[in-house]
Order: sequence, then C-alpha cells, then structure tokens
Amino acid sequence: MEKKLSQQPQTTEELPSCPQVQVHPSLIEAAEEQMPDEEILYDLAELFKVFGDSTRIKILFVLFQSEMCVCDIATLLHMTQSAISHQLRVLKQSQLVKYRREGKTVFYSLADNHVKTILGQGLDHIAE
Amino acid sequence: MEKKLSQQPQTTEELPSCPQVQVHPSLIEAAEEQMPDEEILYDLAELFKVFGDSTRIKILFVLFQSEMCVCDIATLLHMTQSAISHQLRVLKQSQLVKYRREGKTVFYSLADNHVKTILGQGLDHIAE
DNA sequence: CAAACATATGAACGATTGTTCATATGTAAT
DNA sequence: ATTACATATGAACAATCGTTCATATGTTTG
Repeated sequence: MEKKLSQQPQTTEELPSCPQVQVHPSLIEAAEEQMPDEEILYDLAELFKVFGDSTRIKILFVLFQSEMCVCDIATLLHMTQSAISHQLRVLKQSQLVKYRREGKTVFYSLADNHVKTILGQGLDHIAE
Repeated sequence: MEKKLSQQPQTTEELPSCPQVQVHPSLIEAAEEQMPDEEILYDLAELFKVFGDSTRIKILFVLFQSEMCVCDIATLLHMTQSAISHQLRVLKQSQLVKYRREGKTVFYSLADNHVKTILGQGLDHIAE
C-alpha cells in the first residue's frame, strides 16, 4: 500500500493510510494496547455469532424455563427435529447449553448464567 | 440481514412431532408465555449478528479508547477505508455508534454503555 | 432378534455476509 | 472552478449460514 507522510511529531509510523492522524497518537497507542489478542477477538465474534440467529435465541429463551428435550423444543417452536438438533449442536459447541441423556431422550439446559445477562443487555439495548 | 418472517411450511397434522411431551405441560405453557414477541426476537438476533464479526468488535474496542475518525480506525486495524466505512454503517444502523462531522473528517464514538457490558459478559464467558 | 422411537449428522440448496474495486458525495483550500 | 482529501456507497464475488431431506446412531420394548 501507500506510505505515510507524517507532519505530526513522533510515535506513529508504518501503516497510515491517511496523510496524518486525526487523534492524538497517545490515544492510538492506548487503543492498540487495550485491544485483546486476535484469538480472543475471533472467539468473541464466534460467540456472538451464535446469538445472532432467532432460532437459537428462541431455544435459549425456552431453556430459561426448564431443561427440555429436543422433541419438545421442536414442538414449541414449530420447527423440525432436525433443524433444532443442528442448532443445539452449535449452542453446545459454544458451551451455552449442556445436556444429559435419560433413555432415548436427551435433555438440554443452559450451561451458565452469562446467557441471561447477555440476552438481558441485548433486550435493554433494543428497548430504548 | 436475517430472513424476514417465513415459518413452518407445516404438514396437515398438528405440530407435535413426539407422541407425548416429555416435560410438564405447565412448563411448556410457561415457556410460551415468557417468550418475547417474534419481532423482538428478530431484532435481538439482528443486534447480536452485529457483534458477530471480529472487524466490528475491533472497531468497538478501539472506540472504547476515544472517538476516532474512519481513517484512523482503518489505519489502526490495517484495513481499507472502504471496509471500515461499510462496517461503521452497520454499527450505526444498530445504534451502537454515533458520529459527528468536523470539516472533512467524521468522528465515530460509542452510542451507549450496553456495548461495554455485552462485550464484557462475552469475554467472561470465553474466559472460563 | 426386530420394531419403534429420540436424536444426530452429512450433503445440498438458496440466502446472506464481508471484502474489494470503482466511483460518488461532501468539504476545504487554492 | 479546480484540486485534494475524507468518507460513503453500489455492484460483484467468494465464503459462510440455516434449513431440508435422507439416513445413521443409539436406546428401549416386545
């Protein structure tokens, strides 16, 4: 890409795509420091991606009430068993739900209470 | 973003896909009652979808530090101005960021503090 | 054993997403 | 008006996603 042509003093070098930074270089430096590692940011995005589908959100809301089997969730949400099972797998992979087997039936439940806080904050945000 | 309404092509018979519910009918009823409206659930999913991309998450983290112009964000994240601008539009549409113009420059900043809580809870979750 | 049931999973499909590229809009200075 | 700069946006593309369909796995009962 292109090169910088700094007219501002010290600290910023390399990268610039704009001829001069608009904010104080100290703030840029601070922003770079408090930024979590790339891997954390990726995992964080993956986590929120899981919340980014209304079917999965519905499943989580249903599980607020009590543990429930795949079949009952499908019935409640008017969806196929297969679709629910696929989504439960996603929720399971993100450690948002856990399960226990009882005979033929598998009961799913919420894995921890971050789920409630996160959904609650989301509801707060869209409510304003 | 997400497919609008659509829902259940539905067969001619009634919903139950299992011969009998596995959990107490009273819990099913309770789950149905506390479930937010379809529209709320849709909006909620749309909101979390916005958090579901690491570029947008990075932008939000950068804005924790201070307001910043498009150009500086692009520089900080080693991405093109166009890519950042597109993503800022998404963040703006979800009311997660706001902006002010100053001459040629547009400064973006966080719109409210739900963002911090939501990202914080997400970090907590993946930290376990 | 077989049959019935509950759940899981792989392939395939259309739909949606994030980036790039080219270009448009808006603003300031000459 | 012309040039330069900061940002926005539309089209296009590959990549990813959620559902369906068909089928597999696992469990209980006869």
